[in-house]
Amino acid sequence: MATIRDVAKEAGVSVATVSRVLNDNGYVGADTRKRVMETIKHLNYSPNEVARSLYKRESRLIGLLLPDITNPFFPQLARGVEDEVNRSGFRLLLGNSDEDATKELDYIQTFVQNQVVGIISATNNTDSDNYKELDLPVVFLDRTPKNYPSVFADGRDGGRIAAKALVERGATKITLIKGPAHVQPAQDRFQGALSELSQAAVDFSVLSTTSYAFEDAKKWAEELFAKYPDTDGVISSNDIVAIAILHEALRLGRNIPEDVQIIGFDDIPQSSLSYPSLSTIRQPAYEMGQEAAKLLIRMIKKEQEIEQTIQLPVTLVERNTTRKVDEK
Amino acid sequence: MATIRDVAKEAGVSVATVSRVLNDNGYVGADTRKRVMETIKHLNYSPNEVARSLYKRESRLIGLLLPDITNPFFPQLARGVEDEVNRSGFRLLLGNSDEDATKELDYIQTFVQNQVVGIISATNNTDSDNYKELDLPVVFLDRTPKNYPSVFADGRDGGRIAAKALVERGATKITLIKGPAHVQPAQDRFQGALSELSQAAVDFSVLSTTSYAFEDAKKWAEELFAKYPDTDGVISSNDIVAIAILHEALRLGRNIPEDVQIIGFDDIPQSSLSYPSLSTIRQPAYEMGQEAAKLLIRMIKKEQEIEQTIQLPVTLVERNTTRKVDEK
DNA sequence: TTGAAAGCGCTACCAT
DNA sequence: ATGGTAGCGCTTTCAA
Repeated sequence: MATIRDVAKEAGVSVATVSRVLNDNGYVGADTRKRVMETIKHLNYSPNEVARSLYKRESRLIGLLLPDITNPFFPQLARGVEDEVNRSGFRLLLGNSDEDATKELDYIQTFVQNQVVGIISATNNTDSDNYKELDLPVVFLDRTPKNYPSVFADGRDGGRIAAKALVERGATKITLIKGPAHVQPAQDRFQGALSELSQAAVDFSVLSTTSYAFEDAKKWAEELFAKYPDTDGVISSNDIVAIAILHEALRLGRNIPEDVQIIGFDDIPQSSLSYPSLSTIRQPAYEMGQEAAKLLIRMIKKEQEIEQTIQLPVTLVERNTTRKVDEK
Repeated sequence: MATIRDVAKEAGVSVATVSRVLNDNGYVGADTRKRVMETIKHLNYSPNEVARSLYKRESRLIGLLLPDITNPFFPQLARGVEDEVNRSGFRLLLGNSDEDATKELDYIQTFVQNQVVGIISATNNTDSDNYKELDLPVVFLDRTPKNYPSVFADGRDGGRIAAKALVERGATKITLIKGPAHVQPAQDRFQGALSELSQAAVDFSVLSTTSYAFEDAKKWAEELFAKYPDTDGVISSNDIVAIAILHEALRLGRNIPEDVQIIGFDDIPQSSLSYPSLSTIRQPAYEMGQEAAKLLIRMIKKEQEIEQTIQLPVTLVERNTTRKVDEK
């Protein structure tokens, strides 16, 4: 690999000059600049980021911490983050924490050791103490810790919308799925739906679940119909579980949406591919990722008057697991 | 952030000594070592990876390049890679190329600039010239360029197995979906199935598609039944398209698997959640990621006699979109 | 067994 | 407008 010195020597200038044209600052004569540029191209030189980072005491990397990229909601967040940080010349150091505090800490340490300029974290860790000591900008994504910049969707509202939609569409024996206790957004949705249902003239039950994982989704679905066989409306904790419930209902011979209506949460890509296609509360995952990245970059640039908390709206996506409003 | 000099000063030794205990090499007196260790803990010191990388001329980062993490097959590969490289103390610099040659090159440059120790690439770029100049170990994943180390599943065999399975189960008018032309594994599957079908006593048609994307899957499904309404067996190019086909068939009132049998490819997590659950050719994605990481690490360590090409077997996962063999 | 010092490739300051 | 050079934090000779 060619270094800045090779370029300097070949172009017959000092390394300082090469550095100046590289970074486009300081005075450089037009012809000198041209000569240097040509040499750079000729030697196929590209500057060593590591040396640069060492001197600057910060890299052009941003750390992104996710619970698990295998859950289809997170790749969308990640893409939003990636595309947005790339626009500003940053790259992503990625880690999956698996909800494991040790892994989370390890990654945070890695981020610091590699002098990232900022961190975006979407883990569900209860305590944010891990981030307290950091003198780096940190943005939480899909989480809402107090006193930290964060980007998230309005889960409570989502829960309310889902509940209201089901009630409006004539469901009378609703089952509300309560997501994992340690996942804050899941609890927000739950609370939102709960408050709405409490005020409505319907019977409802709550089914508590402890995971979002694919492998477990079927289990919750079976449990649901075993415990509450006469349910005619389900508000799921997320789309994966909703799809499992949908198909379990079909398996049991229920008609959808005539016998049972189902609403999911997230609007992951495969939701529109289910049969019947899933009605759901859409979180704008990609946009959330983008917003988190934008916010972080603003913090990195030390811009003033930064909006510290960005809440994005959720929307009801009416597909075919709910009845049309007039059909009630 | 404390530096090695802070530690040295506080412990009353030279930086060289601190470095020795850090890296566990060279002679260090037992008591000196102990004192240094204590100081490290006391100052909460953790070494600056950037400085280390600069001197060593290599980091502890590995570059992973994917086409698109939003496609559920790739997160699984990525997790396999991540978990395995973590075991050896490496971290992941991640990039999505979106099948865009410029993005791919940009990421490769980033990898080089950050002095990664190796690269794992799962992009579908036709020419591997981008990698030719690199004097870094590179492993291709889910791709099979000639003369490069690579890890992939046996797509041809998968195609054959799928075709054979459908024929054995009594399908007589099979439609074979041909995946995007630039995706080599898709062509392997196609060729495998094609060769099997050519030798069997069945009618079959080929439907050419140009993408794997969620948004397009529905389109292919509709096209399929428009062009070949009397199809009684479908060999899909991947699970996403298969699920779309499955649900389109249901929408059209077909019985599955009585009227139409469907086989997918990949076995992504949501395939077991479809209704009826999808029969498919399973690629061991997570293991593929692991194997690629293991192979790369062996190359990094310059181990001798390295198996350059690792082909993993695919398996038929019989679920409910194919008939039981005896029912034919 | 330990320390001094060179040097990894770059940026930025201070000269000229 | 350009060059010389210190120094970012670390590892690794070489000497002691």
